[in-house]
Amino acid sequence: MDGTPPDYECILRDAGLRITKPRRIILEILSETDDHPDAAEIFRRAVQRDARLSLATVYRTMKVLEESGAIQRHAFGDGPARFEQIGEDHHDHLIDVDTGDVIEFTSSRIEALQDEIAERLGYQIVHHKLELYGRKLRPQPQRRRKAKA
Amino acid sequence: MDGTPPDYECILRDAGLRITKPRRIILEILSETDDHPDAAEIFRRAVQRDARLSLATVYRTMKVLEESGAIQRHAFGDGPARFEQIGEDHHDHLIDVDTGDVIEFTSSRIEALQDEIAERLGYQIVHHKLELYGRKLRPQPQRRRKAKA
DNA sequence: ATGCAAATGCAAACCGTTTGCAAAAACAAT
DNA sequence: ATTGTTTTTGCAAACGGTTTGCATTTGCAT
Repeated sequence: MDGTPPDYECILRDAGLRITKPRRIILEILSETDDHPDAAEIFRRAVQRDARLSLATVYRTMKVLEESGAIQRHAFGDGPARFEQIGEDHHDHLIDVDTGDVIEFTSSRIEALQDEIAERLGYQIVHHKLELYGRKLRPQPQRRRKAKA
Repeated sequence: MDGTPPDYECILRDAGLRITKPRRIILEILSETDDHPDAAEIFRRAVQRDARLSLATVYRTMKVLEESGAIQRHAFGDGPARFEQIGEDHHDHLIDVDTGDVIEFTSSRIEALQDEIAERLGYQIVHHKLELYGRKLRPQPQRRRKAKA
């Protein structure tokens, strides 16, 4: 499409995987979004770019990408797995219990505490999951009370 | 943990549920264990006490107990849901990635940080999930290196 | 082009969990 | 205890998300 070489191809190549149309499409989708789509959603978006792509391929690709460290799988609440590409930054998630929206955040202080705790228990952390499930608190109680309930 | 009469009956009564044999058995099992069994495991243990109990009942009971706030459901990693009865203390979990063992811990400092972060993002925490996935670090590297094997 | 391994699509299998339904059990009233 | 009413149960079938067997297509090195 353009001139700049996209690096999802590198991702695949580095993982010793073949560069196929389905994989390219899926990686494109992942790199274009900043939300956390599940397999069905990725499939929906992917089919628009190549109608004969299958859900099974989405799942297979997600697995393979996860194993090669290109993406991360999440299991928020109980629903289907949701995915995001991995950036340099590690972050945790705040999930809006009402809307399902996901807000990313980081806290090096929490990370540090985690390491400390694990070590104290005789463990080394492989990975961790911190999810805050919250509800929007009504905007600024310090505003003038006139402005509608 | 003590000698006082078990109050699983109260739990049911308080929740407006009927006291049935299956429910009593399941609550017994839950209150006797300190691990985090999944539905199948609870079923296995329950069948030994009443052979005609069904897995569906286990699931239904777990749901009902969760809704009434008597137990808590966890989804460690990707496997089946695992349950534990709710005590007064809130705690988080460190999961041994090799064995599946679960170690409970608490950290008020982390809790405080979580509240702080959520508030900064304009949210109020409804609940949260902190799971550390770790591997046992080989015991005390500061011992004499002679031992081994 | 050619050949071979890897990847795909399809449909069927899978696993944990839920559900419809008729039979059984709990509780309340007698 | 005997009812009557409602909840709960067991079974088996359905479910939703995910995986898999297999024949076909594709990528890619030759």
